[in-house]
Amino acid sequence: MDVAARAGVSKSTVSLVLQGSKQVRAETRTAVEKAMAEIGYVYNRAAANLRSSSVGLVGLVINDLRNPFFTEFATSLQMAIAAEGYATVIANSDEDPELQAKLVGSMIEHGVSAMVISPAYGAASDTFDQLARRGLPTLQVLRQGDERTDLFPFASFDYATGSAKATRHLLQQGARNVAFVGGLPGRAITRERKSGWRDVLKKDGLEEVALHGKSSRAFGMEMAATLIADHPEIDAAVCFNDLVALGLMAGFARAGRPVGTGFRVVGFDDIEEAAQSWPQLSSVSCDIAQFAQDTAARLLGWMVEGERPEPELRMPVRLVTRASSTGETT
Amino acid sequence: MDVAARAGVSKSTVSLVLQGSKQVRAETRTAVEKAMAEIGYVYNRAAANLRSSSVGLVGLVINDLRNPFFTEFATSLQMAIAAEGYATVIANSDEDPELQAKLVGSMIEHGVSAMVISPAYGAASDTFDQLARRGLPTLQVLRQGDERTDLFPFASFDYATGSAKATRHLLQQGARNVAFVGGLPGRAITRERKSGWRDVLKKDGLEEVALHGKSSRAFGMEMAATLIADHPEIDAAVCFNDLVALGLMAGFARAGRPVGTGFRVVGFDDIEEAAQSWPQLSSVSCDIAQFAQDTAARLLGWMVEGERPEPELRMPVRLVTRASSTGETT
DNA sequence: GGCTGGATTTGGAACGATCCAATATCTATG
DNA sequence: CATAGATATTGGATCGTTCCAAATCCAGCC
Repeated sequence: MDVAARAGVSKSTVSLVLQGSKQVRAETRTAVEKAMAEIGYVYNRAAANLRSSSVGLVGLVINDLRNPFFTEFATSLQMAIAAEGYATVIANSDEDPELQAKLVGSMIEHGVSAMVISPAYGAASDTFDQLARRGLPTLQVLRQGDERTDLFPFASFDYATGSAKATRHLLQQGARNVAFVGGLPGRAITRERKSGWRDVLKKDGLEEVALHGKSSRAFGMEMAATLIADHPEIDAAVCFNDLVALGLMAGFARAGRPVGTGFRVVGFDDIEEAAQSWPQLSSVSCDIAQFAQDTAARLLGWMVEGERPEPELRMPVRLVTRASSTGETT
Repeated sequence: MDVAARAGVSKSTVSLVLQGSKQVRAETRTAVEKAMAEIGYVYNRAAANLRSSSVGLVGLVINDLRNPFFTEFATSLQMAIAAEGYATVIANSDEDPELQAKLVGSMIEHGVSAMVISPAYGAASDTFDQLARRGLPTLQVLRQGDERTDLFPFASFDYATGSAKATRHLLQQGARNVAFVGGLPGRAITRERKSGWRDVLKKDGLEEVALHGKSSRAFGMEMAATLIADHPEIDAAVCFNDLVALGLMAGFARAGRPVGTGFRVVGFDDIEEAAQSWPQLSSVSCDIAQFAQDTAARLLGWMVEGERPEPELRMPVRLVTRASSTGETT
């Protein structure tokens, strides 16, 4: 700490300057700052943390960072949090519960003061137990894990209403048989996204065809072939997410049956690409940027003010209709 | 540090156990581990760093994390680095040099022991100077910044050869006039990706039409309209990246002129989606996962062994031909 | 000039690990 | 059984901040 010597003050004073305390005289502050600049001083956070234990770090663990929906969430959250002076550590668990537990452990060691997690499926008790033990403010977002989900507040979108809207819309457009495509069976989120669709079909006494599987573009493409071959009566689909929907559309295009009027599709998430595909993809829009901001606010409220958020929150969603379901060319 | 007391040893011994030293007796180690488990002890990295100054943290700053190409790189790099026991802090500079400098500063404070950066365009001296001052091993990847680019080793792909291959391929397929679409003018990476295209056209004495702009799907879509209206003679395009190419294809599809034989397209990066679009997109494939692994290896070599990598490295690229340029339906 | 009270500044303990030299404990060997 | 040499363990200093109580400064006032 030559800074102190160089500026002719004590290290305590330097510390005060560092913390931006207004109780140091302006001249003193200037002198210290000058000394710091001259010396090329860099603040050592490790030391500061050691003493004050608060690192200004927030951990974010995402199950699939390659999925644009999550990427968008991660980047938006990071920016919202950065605006409050916190840094974010982003990590990708790649849907692997063990890796997830390790990542969370590493983040705890690094002294994160809060966690946001979109959990991987599978055994998650390791992950959540260590967070609970440390008493870290932790938010589950976008999907609920398979275990210990009750330990921490959860926030997501009102998917059930969304898929109901989508299904009704497809029927109104003239579809007769609406399938559900994508989503791993047994997952809470699949149940939710399916439930609205099922409710509507039940009410109208229609047959339910659901094709479950990985929520990827590739799976959607595959299912296009399956639908054409095995379910010719199906003339519309609500997809688990936009990736599946885009894959499905590509599959139909490849088979020479472009989507729009003959076959109608609605996706989920309204990722950026939905508005730029051909045909443009109708989708249940989840305002993920807004959601990220809310999440940041709730998290900071918990971290700073100690206000634990309500245990469950559902953001409303909005159906955006485009050519893939209306057939209208814009 | 009740662990020491509880296990009946000194704190030094506990420290040795923590570091996995093999010079503690097996029984002692077990005793200590038992004590740690009972007490629910968590390692405090801040304290360790303070003394030993090496955090096991690598910083990664990306100019556009929403771009799937970069997302893929970030996640692959993170995993490669995690395999060596380092944690990665990922941040998105969102193409903003000031934010970038702030992020880098924050990472330095957090004690990262190395940086990987795909720089935002614009004034980058703040960013690089602070890294140089600290003497942090830093790798520039995928694109070169506008300033101080000489300070640190740079690694990327051999784009020039890639675009030459793409252009020759299009001409062989029967195209007569090949445009270049996308890429901000004046950027090093645009120059590179363009140069191969230009060289081939020059050799054949063909006219050069280049449409520059943001490298997004939306821009590609826009340019489809422009090409159709203003450059009817153009019958093929090499695109700056896959996003532009996908947008271009969507734009042509919207105009009722699906891409394949009438108009041929090759993209750049070969992102996952390229193989799943309709028509499937030909692309200059950059093996980004491999690149990420190499980057991790070079970085660790520098961090651990002190071997500074060669100042410039170009990974070879490969042209993957698909329906968007051959017209063949698979 | 002495006093008062607010504004500044300061010394030194603390944070929880690592590191190093020194000490204690084993093990094999003559 | 003594002892060298290897193997295990330990005490205490140390890293660079923050925190707190105490000390110092200074202007204004009687």
